[in-house]
Amino acid sequence: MSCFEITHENLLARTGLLKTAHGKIETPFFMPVATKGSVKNIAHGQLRKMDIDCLISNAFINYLKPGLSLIEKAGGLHKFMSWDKSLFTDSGGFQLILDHFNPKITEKGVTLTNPFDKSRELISPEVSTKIQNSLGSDVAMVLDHQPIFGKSRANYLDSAIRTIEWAERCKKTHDTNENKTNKGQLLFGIAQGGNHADIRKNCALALNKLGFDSVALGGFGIGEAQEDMYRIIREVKTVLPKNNCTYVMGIGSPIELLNAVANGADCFDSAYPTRMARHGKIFTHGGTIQINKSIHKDSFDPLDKECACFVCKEHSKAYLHHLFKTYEQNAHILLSHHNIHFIAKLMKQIRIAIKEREFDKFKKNFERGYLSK
RNA sequence: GCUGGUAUGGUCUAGUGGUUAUGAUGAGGGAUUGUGGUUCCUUCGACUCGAGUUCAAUUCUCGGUGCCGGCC
Repeated sequence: MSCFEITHENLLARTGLLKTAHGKIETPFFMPVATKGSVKNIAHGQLRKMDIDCLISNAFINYLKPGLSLIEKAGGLHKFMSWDKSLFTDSGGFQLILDHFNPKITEKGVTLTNPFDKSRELISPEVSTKIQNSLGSDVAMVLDHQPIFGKSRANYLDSAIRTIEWAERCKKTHDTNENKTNKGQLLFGIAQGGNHADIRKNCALALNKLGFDSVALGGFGIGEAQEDMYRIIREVKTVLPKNNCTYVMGIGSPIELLNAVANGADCFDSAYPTRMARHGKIFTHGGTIQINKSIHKDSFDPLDKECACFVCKEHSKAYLHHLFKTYEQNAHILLSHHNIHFIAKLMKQIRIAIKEREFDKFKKNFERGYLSK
């Protein structure tokens, strides 16, 4: 029984329903990143109001702090963080490209530096899966070998092969685990291979044979040309079942989301919208603006005249500029809210456009405004 | 009244008798995507005024002015 069902199609784009133990999520959708069990600067209540149906947290970080015993005592990560909608957990694979974790890869797994006390931790496919079983997320991700962007073809092939081996061990661990906090937990594989379509396709095929609930695409958003990413999404989809929930990991800019959906992607996560907000970069229908720049110092207009979020209804750019420049915490709270609202609204409009068979028209219209600068 | 110190981008600073005068911050532009208010790239922007010495003064001398301090 598949966890994913397609409801409407419009060219390569489609809408669907992803079924998890905590409800059905309408696709395509975007998950804000809640690494430590919280979307930075946004309260759960605000996320619910913005129609955010799913978050993604990080297995490795939660495992280090506050630790599994406390989260198990709370009754799982959902209960610990009081989030009753769907929840993904990332395996820790993304940490493999971050220098400050100083990753060392062996056949066993990867050793990473614990950022809290600088000790070294071994994360194997088995360990990562057991952590996620214990956290009880609705969708667990396999531990993948995320390659560093720009390496040789041999390097990408090597990481794809290791990713398949590790994925098999994750699957085995997941299938035999008797103590799942969440009995309905799904497990997604992650296809690697960079911009090499043949490696990507073979990796996706091998993963599909292992029987994952879906196969995701990893390793994007770290340097490749956007056109390459869209091409790879198209190519990989040709070898996967139609009802594979195609999760493109790590993507979060408006134009990339729009184009990834246009090529058949269903699901996304990224720290981009919230991180950009913390850096003062704001999404608007007329393109991105930088609220820290003095050009906004005396503008009493909202961030985005077409936006219905409370930040745009109540506050001027001059005020937000002032908060940002004086390091007031509310700057991050308000700007993060706006950026996530913008993305949530975009995804909703995308779903409506697909259902009404007007996706291409919507896309062109959005791009005309967003890229007008 | 007498006297010591000081004066360099918007702000804070380094340094020098001679080519393109440091660095930080700021301002403009760009990047940031499955932990981080992070970090990085790029552009702009200054020698207090007057006189003197000198081939040449932002630099040395004298004076003016501003600022900080000490003494009667």
